[in-house]
Amino acid sequence: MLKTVTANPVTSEFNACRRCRAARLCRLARKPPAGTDASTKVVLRHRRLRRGDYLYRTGDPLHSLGVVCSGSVQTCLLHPDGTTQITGFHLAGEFTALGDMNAKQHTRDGVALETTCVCEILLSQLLELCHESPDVRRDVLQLVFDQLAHNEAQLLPLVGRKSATEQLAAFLLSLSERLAERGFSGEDFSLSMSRQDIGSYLGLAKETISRLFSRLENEGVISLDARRLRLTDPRRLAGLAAGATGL
Amino acid sequence: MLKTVTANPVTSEFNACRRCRAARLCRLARKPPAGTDASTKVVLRHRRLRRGDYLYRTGDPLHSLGVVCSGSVQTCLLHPDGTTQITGFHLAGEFTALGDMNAKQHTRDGVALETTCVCEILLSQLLELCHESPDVRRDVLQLVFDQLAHNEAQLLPLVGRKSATEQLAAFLLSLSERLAERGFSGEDFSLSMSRQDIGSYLGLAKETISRLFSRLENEGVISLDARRLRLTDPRRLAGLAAGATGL
DNA sequence: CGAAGTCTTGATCCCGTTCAAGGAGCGTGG
DNA sequence: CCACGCTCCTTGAACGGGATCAAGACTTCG
Repeated sequence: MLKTVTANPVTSEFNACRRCRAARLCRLARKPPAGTDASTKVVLRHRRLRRGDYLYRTGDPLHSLGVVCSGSVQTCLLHPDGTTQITGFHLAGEFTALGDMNAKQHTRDGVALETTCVCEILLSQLLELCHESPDVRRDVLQLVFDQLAHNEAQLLPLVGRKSATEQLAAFLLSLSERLAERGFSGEDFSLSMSRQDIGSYLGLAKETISRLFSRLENEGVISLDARRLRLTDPRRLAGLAAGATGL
Repeated sequence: MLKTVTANPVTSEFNACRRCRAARLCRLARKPPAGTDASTKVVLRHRRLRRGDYLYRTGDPLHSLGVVCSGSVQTCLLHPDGTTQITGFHLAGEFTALGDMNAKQHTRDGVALETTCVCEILLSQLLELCHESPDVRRDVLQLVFDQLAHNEAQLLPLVGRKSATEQLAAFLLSLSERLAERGFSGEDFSLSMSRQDIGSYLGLAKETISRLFSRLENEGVISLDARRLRLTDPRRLAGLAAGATGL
Protein backbone atom coordinates (compact mmCIF):
# COMPACT_ATOMS: atom_id res chain seq x y z
CA MET A 1 0.00 0.00 0.00
CA LEU A 2 3.00 2.24 -0.09
CA LYS A 3 2.78 3.81 -3.44
CA THR A 4 5.03 6.83 -3.57
CA VAL A 5 4.38 9.27 -6.36
CA THR A 6 7.36 11.52 -6.65
CA ALA A 7 7.89 13.68 -9.62
CA ASN A 8 8.23 17.39 -9.17
CA PRO A 9 11.54 19.00 -9.60
CA VAL A 10 12.13 22.06 -7.54
CA THR A 11 10.79 24.39 -10.13
CA SER A 12 7.87 25.98 -8.34
CA GLU A 13 7.77 27.15 -4.78
CA PHE A 14 5.29 25.65 -2.36
CA ASN A 15 3.27 27.90 -0.13
CA ALA A 16 4.66 26.30 2.98
CA CYS A 17 8.18 27.00 1.83
CA ARG A 18 7.91 30.64 2.73
CA ARG A 19 7.87 29.95 6.42
CA CYS A 20 9.83 26.75 6.36
CA ARG A 21 12.70 26.57 8.79
CA ALA A 22 14.85 25.28 6.00
CA ALA A 23 13.85 27.97 3.54
CA ARG A 24 17.17 29.73 3.58
CA LEU A 25 19.09 26.51 3.53
CA CYS A 26 16.88 25.43 0.70
CA ARG A 27 17.58 28.49 -1.39
CA LEU A 28 21.29 28.25 -0.77
CA ALA A 29 21.19 24.59 -1.66
CA ARG A 30 19.35 25.07 -4.89
CA LYS A 31 21.78 27.40 -6.50
CA PRO A 32 24.96 25.43 -7.03
CA PRO A 33 27.77 27.29 -5.32
CA ALA A 34 30.13 29.21 -7.53
CA GLY A 35 32.84 27.02 -8.89
CA THR A 36 30.73 23.93 -9.43
CA ASP A 37 29.24 23.38 -12.82
CA ALA A 38 25.55 23.09 -13.50
CA SER A 39 25.65 19.31 -13.53
CA THR A 40 25.71 19.28 -9.74
CA LYS A 41 23.02 16.92 -8.59
CA VAL A 42 19.75 18.40 -7.50
CA VAL A 43 19.96 18.81 -3.79
CA LEU A 44 16.30 18.59 -3.06
CA ARG A 45 13.78 16.15 -4.29
CA HIS A 46 10.14 16.06 -3.38
CA ARG A 47 8.20 13.07 -2.20
CA ARG A 48 4.47 12.85 -1.92
CA LEU A 49 3.05 10.47 0.65
CA ARG A 50 -0.41 9.32 1.54
CA ARG A 51 -1.77 8.42 4.94
CA GLY A 52 0.17 5.44 6.24
CA ASP A 53 3.01 5.66 3.71
CA TYR A 54 6.50 5.37 5.08
CA LEU A 55 8.93 8.22 4.59
CA TYR A 56 11.64 5.94 5.92
CA ARG A 57 11.91 2.82 8.02
CA THR A 58 14.02 1.78 10.97
CA GLY A 59 17.34 0.54 9.68
CA ASP A 60 17.22 2.40 6.37
CA PRO A 61 20.51 4.04 5.53
CA LEU A 62 20.43 7.72 6.34
CA HIS A 63 20.81 9.47 2.99
CA SER A 64 18.83 12.58 3.60
CA LEU A 65 17.09 14.94 5.96
CA GLY A 66 13.38 15.42 5.40
CA VAL A 67 11.53 18.70 5.65
CA VAL A 68 7.76 18.52 5.73
CA CYS A 69 6.21 20.87 3.14
CA SER A 70 2.60 20.07 3.88
CA GLY A 71 0.75 17.49 5.93
CA SER A 72 2.38 15.76 8.87
CA VAL A 73 4.65 12.89 9.73
CA GLN A 74 5.02 10.90 12.93
CA THR A 75 8.03 8.90 14.01
CA CYS A 76 7.56 5.51 15.67
CA LEU A 77 10.12 3.62 17.65
CA LEU A 78 9.86 -0.14 17.45
CA HIS A 79 10.69 -1.76 20.76
CA PRO A 80 12.26 -5.21 20.92
CA ASP A 81 9.16 -6.51 22.69
CA GLY A 82 7.05 -5.71 19.67
CA THR A 83 5.37 -2.60 20.99
CA THR A 84 5.77 0.73 19.26
CA GLN A 85 6.05 4.18 20.69
CA ILE A 86 5.34 7.49 19.00
CA THR A 87 8.35 9.72 19.47
CA GLY A 88 7.45 12.80 17.52
CA PHE A 89 5.04 14.68 15.29
CA HIS A 90 6.47 16.76 12.49
CA LEU A 91 4.34 19.47 10.96
CA ALA A 92 4.81 21.57 7.85
CA GLY A 93 8.13 23.41 7.91
CA GLU A 94 9.75 21.01 10.37
CA PHE A 95 12.59 18.55 10.02
CA THR A 96 12.52 14.83 10.53
CA ALA A 97 15.32 12.45 11.46
CA LEU A 98 17.58 15.06 13.04
CA GLY A 99 18.08 12.73 15.99
CA ASP A 100 19.60 10.10 13.72
CA MET A 101 22.24 12.36 12.27
CA ASN A 102 24.99 10.85 14.37
CA ALA A 103 24.17 7.38 13.11
CA LYS A 104 24.43 5.82 9.69
CA GLN A 105 20.82 4.74 9.64
CA HIS A 106 17.35 5.64 10.76
CA THR A 107 16.41 4.56 14.28
CA ARG A 108 12.67 5.17 13.82
CA ASP A 109 9.92 4.66 11.30
CA GLY A 110 8.68 7.85 9.70
CA VAL A 111 5.02 7.58 8.70
CA ALA A 112 2.73 10.07 7.00
CA LEU A 113 -0.39 10.86 9.02
CA GLU A 114 -2.23 12.32 6.06
CA THR A 115 -1.45 13.33 2.50
CA THR A 116 1.96 14.83 2.94
CA CYS A 117 4.71 16.37 0.88
CA VAL A 118 8.33 16.19 1.99
CA CYS A 119 11.50 17.81 0.64
CA GLU A 120 14.56 15.68 1.03
CA ILE A 121 17.95 17.28 1.49
CA LEU A 122 20.69 14.87 0.54
CA LEU A 123 23.26 14.69 3.28
CA SER A 124 26.21 14.38 0.98
CA GLN A 125 25.22 17.63 -0.66
CA LEU A 126 24.51 19.33 2.61
CA LEU A 127 27.90 18.52 4.04
CA GLU A 128 29.58 19.65 0.88
CA LEU A 129 27.74 22.93 1.05
CA CYS A 130 28.78 23.24 4.67
CA HIS A 131 32.38 23.34 3.63
CA GLU A 132 31.79 25.82 0.87
CA SER A 133 29.42 28.29 2.45
CA PRO A 134 29.64 30.01 5.82
CA ASP A 135 25.94 30.83 5.51
CA VAL A 136 25.00 27.18 5.25
CA ARG A 137 27.28 26.39 8.15
CA ARG A 138 25.60 28.94 10.33
CA ASP A 139 22.14 27.75 9.33
CA VAL A 140 22.94 24.13 10.02
CA LEU A 141 24.40 24.87 13.43
CA GLN A 142 21.48 27.09 14.31
CA LEU A 143 19.07 24.40 13.22
CA VAL A 144 20.71 21.76 15.31
CA PHE A 145 21.02 23.96 18.36
CA ASP A 146 17.36 24.83 18.09
CA GLN A 147 16.50 21.17 17.95
CA LEU A 148 18.63 20.49 21.02
CA ALA A 149 16.88 23.21 22.95
CA HIS A 150 13.51 21.94 21.76
CA ASN A 151 14.28 18.43 22.93
CA GLU A 152 15.39 19.62 26.33
CA ALA A 153 12.25 21.65 26.71
CA GLN A 154 10.22 18.61 25.82
CA LEU A 155 12.00 16.58 28.44
CA LEU A 156 11.04 18.80 31.34
CA PRO A 157 7.33 18.22 31.75
CA LEU A 158 7.94 14.51 31.52
CA VAL A 159 10.60 14.43 34.19
CA GLY A 160 8.66 16.89 36.28
CA ARG A 161 5.82 14.38 36.17
CA LYS A 162 3.28 16.92 35.15
CA SER A 163 -0.28 15.74 35.46
CA ALA A 164 -2.01 14.30 32.44
CA THR A 165 -4.09 17.47 32.08
CA GLU A 166 -1.02 19.69 32.05
CA GLN A 167 0.67 17.50 29.50
CA LEU A 168 -2.25 17.35 27.13
CA ALA A 169 -2.87 21.09 27.42
CA ALA A 170 0.79 21.74 26.67
CA PHE A 171 0.67 19.38 23.74
CA LEU A 172 -2.32 21.10 22.19
CA LEU A 173 -0.71 24.49 22.67
CA SER A 174 2.48 23.26 21.08
CA LEU A 175 0.56 22.10 18.02
CA SER A 176 -1.32 25.37 17.95
CA GLU A 177 1.83 27.48 18.12
CA ARG A 178 3.66 25.49 15.52
CA LEU A 179 0.76 25.71 13.10
CA ALA A 180 0.38 29.42 13.71
CA GLU A 181 4.10 29.92 13.04
CA ARG A 182 3.58 28.54 9.56
CA GLY A 183 0.61 30.74 8.84
CA PHE A 184 -2.16 28.26 9.61
CA SER A 185 -4.89 28.89 12.14
CA GLY A 186 -3.68 28.11 15.60
CA GLU A 187 -7.15 28.06 17.10
CA ASP A 188 -9.04 25.88 14.71
CA PHE A 189 -7.32 22.92 13.22
CA SER A 190 -7.59 19.22 12.64
CA LEU A 191 -5.75 16.59 14.65
CA SER A 192 -4.08 14.32 12.15
CA MET A 193 -3.21 11.75 14.79
CA SER A 194 -5.41 9.37 16.80
CA ARG A 195 -6.03 9.50 20.57
CA GLN A 196 -3.91 6.40 20.75
CA ASP A 197 -0.99 8.17 19.07
CA ILE A 198 -1.28 11.17 21.33
CA GLY A 199 -1.33 8.86 24.31
CA SER A 200 1.72 6.98 23.15
CA TYR A 201 3.54 10.22 22.55
CA LEU A 202 2.70 11.64 25.97
CA GLY A 203 3.05 8.38 27.84
CA LEU A 204 -0.65 8.18 28.70
CA ALA A 205 -3.38 5.66 27.96
CA LYS A 206 -5.76 6.38 25.11
CA GLU A 207 -8.65 6.25 27.56
CA THR A 208 -7.04 9.02 29.57
CA ILE A 209 -6.71 11.20 26.48
CA SER A 210 -10.34 10.61 25.68
CA ARG A 211 -11.49 11.45 29.20
CA LEU A 212 -9.40 14.61 29.25
CA PHE A 213 -10.79 15.79 25.93
CA SER A 214 -14.29 15.30 27.31
CA ARG A 215 -13.48 17.26 30.44
CA LEU A 216 -11.83 20.07 28.51
CA GLU A 217 -14.85 20.29 26.27
CA ASN A 218 -17.31 20.27 29.17
CA GLU A 219 -15.35 23.08 30.74
CA GLY A 220 -15.57 25.10 27.56
CA VAL A 221 -11.83 25.22 27.02
CA ILE A 222 -11.96 23.42 23.70
CA SER A 223 -14.56 22.32 21.24
CA LEU A 224 -14.08 19.00 19.57
CA ASP A 225 -15.90 17.35 16.71
CA ALA A 226 -14.23 14.06 15.82
CA ARG A 227 -10.75 15.36 15.02
CA ARG A 228 -11.65 18.96 14.36
CA LEU A 229 -10.35 20.96 17.28
CA ARG A 230 -11.12 24.53 18.28
CA LEU A 231 -9.40 26.23 21.18
CA THR A 232 -12.32 28.23 22.53
CA ASP A 233 -10.38 29.49 25.54
CA PRO A 234 -6.67 29.45 24.74
CA ARG A 235 -5.72 31.47 27.80
CA ARG A 236 -7.38 29.00 30.11
CA LEU A 237 -5.67 26.20 28.23
CA ALA A 238 -2.34 27.91 28.76
CA GLY A 239 -3.19 28.20 32.42
CA LEU A 240 -3.86 24.48 32.61
CA ALA A 241 -0.60 23.74 30.83
CA ALA A 242 1.21 25.86 33.38
CA GLY A 243 -0.32 23.94 36.23
CA ALA A 244 -3.43 25.93 37.14
CA THR A 245 -5.55 23.71 39.33
CA GLY A 246 -8.82 24.97 37.96
CA LEU A 247 -10.00 21.74 36.48
CA MET B 1 37.09 14.98 52.42
CA LEU B 2 37.08 15.80 48.79
CA LYS B 3 40.58 17.03 48.39
CA THR B 4 41.66 16.89 44.78
CA VAL B 5 45.17 17.89 44.03
CA THR B 6 45.11 19.71 40.74
CA ALA B 7 46.95 22.81 39.84
CA ASN B 8 48.27 22.49 36.36
CA PRO B 9 47.93 25.15 33.79
CA VAL B 10 47.19 23.94 30.33
CA THR B 11 50.78 22.96 29.75
CA SER B 12 50.49 19.42 30.98
CA GLU B 13 47.71 17.09 30.07
CA PHE B 14 45.20 15.96 32.66
CA ASN B 15 44.52 12.29 33.00
CA ALA B 16 40.89 12.77 32.14
CA CYS B 17 41.84 14.64 28.98
CA ARG B 18 42.92 11.47 27.26
CA ARG B 19 39.39 10.17 27.05
CA CYS B 20 37.63 13.47 26.96
CA ARG B 21 35.08 13.87 24.21
CA ALA B 22 36.58 17.23 23.46
CA ALA B 23 40.17 16.01 23.42
CA ARG B 24 40.61 16.43 19.71
CA LEU B 25 38.79 19.72 19.68
CA CYS B 26 40.96 20.77 22.56
CA ARG B 27 44.21 19.95 20.80
CA LEU B 28 43.10 21.72 17.67
CA ALA B 29 42.05 24.69 19.69
CA ARG B 30 45.28 25.01 21.57
CA LYS B 31 47.52 25.33 18.61
CA PRO B 32 46.61 28.56 16.89
CA PRO B 33 45.77 27.77 13.29
CA ALA B 34 48.37 28.63 10.68
CA GLY B 35 48.16 32.23 9.65
CA THR B 36 47.31 33.67 13.05
CA ASP B 37 50.11 34.96 15.18
CA ALA B 38 50.97 33.65 18.59
CA SER B 39 49.09 36.39 20.34
CA THR B 40 45.79 34.61 19.73
CA LYS B 41 43.99 34.39 23.02
CA VAL B 42 44.18 31.13 24.85
CA VAL B 43 41.10 29.21 23.87
CA LEU B 44 40.83 27.19 27.01
CA ARG B 45 40.94 28.29 30.54
CA HIS B 46 40.57 26.11 33.57
CA ARG B 47 38.30 26.70 36.48
CA ARG B 48 38.43 24.87 39.74
CA LEU B 49 35.23 24.57 41.71
CA ARG B 50 34.33 23.21 45.09
CA ARG B 51 31.16 21.48 46.13
CA GLY B 52 28.29 23.90 45.71
CA ASP B 53 30.18 26.43 43.59
CA TYR B 54 28.42 27.71 40.52
CA LEU B 55 29.95 27.11 37.13
CA TYR B 56 27.32 29.45 35.72
CA ARG B 57 23.93 30.76 36.67
CA THR B 58 20.61 31.09 34.91
CA GLY B 59 20.67 34.28 32.86
CA ASP B 60 24.44 34.53 32.58
CA PRO B 61 25.56 35.40 29.09
CA LEU B 62 26.74 32.34 27.24
CA HIS B 63 30.42 32.94 26.59
CA SER B 64 31.77 29.44 26.68
CA LEU B 65 31.15 25.73 26.62
CA GLY B 66 32.35 23.82 29.66
CA VAL B 67 34.01 20.43 29.59
CA VAL B 68 34.34 18.64 32.90
CA CYS B 69 37.94 17.47 33.49
CA SER B 70 37.36 15.87 36.86
CA GLY B 71 34.54 15.78 39.38
CA SER B 72 30.94 16.35 38.36
CA VAL B 73 28.46 19.11 37.68
CA GLN B 74 24.69 19.13 37.82
CA THR B 75 22.36 21.52 36.06
CA CYS B 76 19.30 22.86 37.86
CA LEU B 77 16.32 24.52 36.28
CA LEU B 78 14.64 27.18 38.40
CA HIS B 79 10.90 27.10 37.96
CA PRO B 80 8.81 30.26 38.32
CA ASP B 81 7.05 28.76 41.32
CA GLY B 82 10.32 28.64 43.22
CA THR B 83 10.97 24.95 42.89
CA THR B 84 14.07 23.63 41.19
CA GLN B 85 14.54 20.60 39.01
CA ILE B 86 17.74 18.72 38.26
CA THR B 87 18.06 18.41 34.51
CA GLY B 88 21.40 16.73 34.08
CA PHE B 89 24.56 15.29 35.58
CA HIS B 90 27.83 15.91 33.77
CA LEU B 91 30.77 13.66 34.53
CA ALA B 92 34.43 13.94 33.59
CA GLY B 93 34.88 14.27 29.86
CA GLU B 94 31.37 15.55 29.23
CA PHE B 95 30.07 18.91 28.05
CA THR B 96 27.78 21.27 29.87
CA ALA B 97 25.41 23.90 28.49
CA LEU B 98 25.09 22.39 25.02
CA GLY B 99 21.34 22.83 25.26
CA ASP B 100 21.76 26.58 25.61
CA MET B 101 23.79 27.03 22.46
CA ASN B 102 20.87 28.41 20.51
CA ALA B 103 20.28 31.10 23.12
CA LYS B 104 22.38 34.03 24.21
CA GLN B 105 22.35 33.02 27.83
CA HIS B 106 22.29 30.09 30.19
CA THR B 107 18.88 28.66 30.97
CA ARG B 108 20.06 26.59 33.94
CA ASP B 109 22.29 26.83 36.95
CA GLY B 110 25.44 24.74 36.71
CA VAL B 111 26.62 23.60 40.13
CA ALA B 112 29.63 21.51 41.15
CA LEU B 113 28.70 18.38 43.09
CA GLU B 114 32.22 17.89 44.43
CA THR B 115 35.65 19.34 43.84
CA THR B 116 35.60 19.76 40.12
CA CYS B 117 37.80 21.04 37.34
CA VAL B 118 36.27 22.44 34.16
CA CYS B 119 37.84 23.51 30.86
CA GLU B 120 36.06 26.38 29.22
CA ILE B 121 36.05 26.69 25.47
CA LEU B 122 35.32 30.25 24.45
CA LEU B 123 32.54 30.31 21.88
CA SER B 124 34.00 33.14 19.89
CA GLN B 125 37.16 31.16 19.43
CA LEU B 126 35.33 27.97 18.68
CA LEU B 127 33.25 29.55 15.93
CA GLU B 128 36.33 31.14 14.46
CA LEU B 129 38.07 27.81 14.42
CA CYS B 130 35.00 26.33 12.78
CA HIS B 131 35.51 28.59 9.83
CA GLU B 132 39.19 27.85 9.57
CA SER B 133 39.37 24.13 10.11
CA PRO B 134 37.32 21.37 8.54
CA ASP B 135 38.45 19.10 11.35
CA VAL B 136 36.96 21.34 13.98
CA ARG B 137 33.80 21.62 11.93
CA ARG B 138 33.42 17.89 11.76
CA ASP B 139 34.09 17.48 15.47
CA VAL B 140 31.59 20.13 16.44
CA LEU B 141 28.87 18.65 14.28
CA GLN B 142 29.58 15.16 15.54
CA LEU B 143 29.48 16.40 19.10
CA VAL B 144 26.15 18.07 18.65
CA PHE B 145 24.61 15.16 16.81
CA ASP B 146 25.72 12.83 19.56
CA GLN B 147 24.11 15.06 22.11
CA LEU B 148 20.89 15.12 20.13
CA ALA B 149 20.82 11.34 19.97
CA HIS B 150 21.63 11.14 23.67
CA ASN B 151 18.76 13.45 24.55
CA GLU B 152 16.31 11.51 22.46
CA ALA B 153 17.41 8.28 24.08
CA GLN B 154 16.91 9.86 27.46
CA LEU B 155 13.44 10.93 26.51
CA LEU B 156 12.16 7.45 25.78
CA PRO B 157 12.01 5.78 29.18
CA LEU B 158 10.29 8.86 30.53
CA VAL B 159 7.62 8.94 27.88
CA GLY B 160 7.28 5.19 28.02
CA ARG B 161 6.51 5.63 31.69
CA LYS B 162 8.94 3.02 32.77
CA SER B 163 8.52 1.91 36.34
CA ALA B 164 10.59 3.56 39.03
CA THR B 165 12.76 0.45 39.31
CA GLU B 166 13.51 0.42 35.59
CA GLN B 167 14.36 4.08 35.63
CA LEU B 168 16.70 3.90 38.58
CA ALA B 169 18.41 0.79 37.22
CA ALA B 170 18.90 2.52 33.88
CA PHE B 171 20.23 5.60 35.63
CA LEU B 172 22.82 3.63 37.59
CA LEU B 173 23.89 1.78 34.47
CA SER B 174 24.24 5.05 32.61
CA LEU B 175 26.51 6.42 35.30
CA SER B 176 28.46 3.19 35.31
CA GLU B 177 28.97 3.18 31.56
CA ARG B 178 29.96 6.80 31.39
CA LEU B 179 32.51 6.37 34.16
CA ALA B 180 33.90 3.23 32.55
CA GLU B 181 34.25 5.09 29.24
CA ARG B 182 36.61 7.52 30.94
CA GLY B 183 38.71 4.82 32.52
CA PHE B 184 37.15 4.82 35.98
CA SER B 185 35.67 1.75 37.57
CA GLY B 186 32.15 1.21 36.36
CA GLU B 187 31.29 -1.24 39.12
CA ASP B 188 32.49 0.55 42.19
CA PHE B 189 32.05 4.25 42.40
CA SER B 190 30.74 7.03 44.54
CA LEU B 191 27.46 8.84 43.95
CA SER B 192 28.24 12.51 44.03
CA MET B 193 24.57 13.47 44.14
CA SER B 194 21.96 13.06 46.87
CA ARG B 195 18.86 10.83 46.74
CA GLN B 196 16.89 14.00 46.42
CA ASP B 197 18.85 15.05 43.33
CA ILE B 198 18.45 11.65 41.72
CA GLY B 199 14.74 11.77 42.42
CA SER B 200 14.41 15.24 40.93
CA TYR B 201 16.32 14.13 37.87
CA LEU B 202 14.21 11.02 37.34
CA GLY B 203 10.92 12.57 38.34
CA LEU B 204 10.56 10.45 41.48
CA ALA B 205 10.25 11.25 45.17
CA LYS B 206 13.37 10.96 47.28
CA GLU B 207 11.58 8.39 49.43
CA THR B 208 11.05 6.23 46.38
CA ILE B 209 14.74 6.36 45.52
CA SER B 210 15.59 5.37 49.05
CA ARG B 211 13.16 2.47 49.05
CA LEU B 212 14.43 1.23 45.72
CA PHE B 213 18.04 1.34 46.86
CA SER B 214 17.07 -0.75 49.86
CA ARG B 215 15.28 -3.29 47.72
CA LEU B 216 18.12 -3.53 45.22
CA GLU B 217 20.53 -4.07 48.06
CA ASN B 218 18.36 -6.74 49.70
CA GLU B 219 18.16 -8.53 46.38
CA GLY B 220 21.92 -8.51 46.10
CA VAL B 221 21.97 -6.44 42.92
CA ILE B 222 23.93 -3.59 44.43
CA SER B 223 25.82 -2.91 47.59
CA LEU B 224 25.52 0.52 49.10
CA ASP B 225 27.38 2.19 51.92
CA ALA B 226 26.29 5.78 52.25
CA ARG B 227 27.17 7.00 48.75
CA ARG B 228 29.66 4.33 47.87
CA LEU B 229 27.98 2.11 45.30
CA ARG B 230 29.01 -1.30 44.04
CA LEU B 231 27.18 -3.08 41.27
CA THR B 232 27.40 -6.61 42.56
CA ASP B 233 25.20 -8.03 39.82
CA PRO B 234 25.38 -5.74 36.78
CA ARG B 235 23.66 -8.22 34.49
CA ARG B 236 20.67 -8.43 36.75
CA LEU B 237 20.65 -4.66 36.98
CA ALA B 238 20.62 -4.48 33.20
CA GLY B 239 17.74 -6.92 33.21
CA LEU B 240 15.80 -4.69 35.56
CA ALA B 241 16.54 -1.64 33.43
CA ALA B 242 15.19 -3.52 30.42
CA GLY B 243 11.98 -4.32 32.22
CA ALA B 244 12.61 -7.73 33.76
CA THR B 245 9.91 -8.32 36.34
CA GLY B 246 12.16 -10.18 38.72
CA LEU B 247 11.94 -7.75 41.57
C1' DC C 1 -24.75 -4.09 4.83
C1' DG C 2 -21.13 -6.01 7.91
C1' DA C 3 -16.43 -5.63 9.80
C1' DA C 4 -12.76 -3.32 11.69
C1' DG C 5 -10.93 0.49 13.76
C1' DT C 6 -11.71 4.42 16.78
C1' DC C 7 -13.74 6.77 20.53
C1' DT C 8 -16.28 7.22 25.00
C1' DT C 9 -17.46 6.03 29.66
C1' DG C 10 -17.60 3.16 33.91
C1' DA C 11 -15.40 0.16 37.70
C1' DT C 12 -11.49 -1.53 39.94
C1' DC C 13 -6.65 -1.81 41.05
C1' DC C 14 -1.79 -0.58 41.78
C1' DC C 15 2.31 2.18 41.89
C1' DG C 16 4.34 6.02 43.52
C1' DT C 17 3.27 10.36 46.26
C1' DT C 18 2.59 12.52 50.45
C1' DC C 19 2.71 12.96 55.27
C1' DA C 20 4.94 11.68 59.39
C1' DA C 21 8.37 10.01 62.56
C1' DG C 22 12.72 8.34 63.64
C1' DG C 23 17.87 7.21 62.63
C1' DA C 24 22.55 8.07 60.95
C1' DG C 25 26.48 11.04 59.79
C1' DC C 26 28.92 15.30 60.46
C1' DG C 27 30.56 19.81 61.75
C1' DT C 28 30.37 23.29 65.53
C1' DG C 29 30.92 25.01 70.02
C1' DG C 30 30.74 24.20 74.98
C1' DC D 1 34.81 14.58 75.20
C1' DC D 2 29.67 15.01 74.53
C1' DA D 3 25.62 17.84 73.35
C1' DC D 4 23.49 20.16 69.80
C1' DG D 5 21.74 21.19 65.31
C1' DC D 6 21.63 20.33 60.63
C1' DT D 7 21.17 17.66 56.55
C1' DC D 8 20.52 13.44 54.53
C1' DC D 9 18.57 9.01 54.67
C1' DT D 10 15.23 5.27 55.92
C1' DT D 11 10.82 3.24 56.84
C1' DG D 12 5.75 3.06 57.70
C1' DA D 13 0.70 4.27 56.63
C1' DA D 14 -2.78 6.27 53.84
C1' DC D 15 -4.18 8.61 49.64
C1' DG D 16 -4.86 9.42 44.75
C1' DG D 17 -4.01 9.71 39.74
C1' DG D 18 -3.81 7.14 35.95
C1' DA D 19 -3.66 2.21 34.08
C1' DT D 20 -6.26 -1.61 33.02
C1' DC D 21 -10.25 -4.23 31.99
C1' DA D 22 -14.68 -4.23 29.98
C1' DA D 23 -18.66 -2.87 27.38
C1' DG D 24 -21.01 -0.11 24.27
C1' DA D 25 -21.38 3.84 20.51
C1' DC D 26 -19.71 5.98 16.51
C1' DT D 27 -17.02 6.28 12.11
C1' DT D 28 -14.95 4.58 7.97
C1' DC D 29 -14.51 1.70 4.35
C1' DG D 30 -14.91 -2.45 1.52
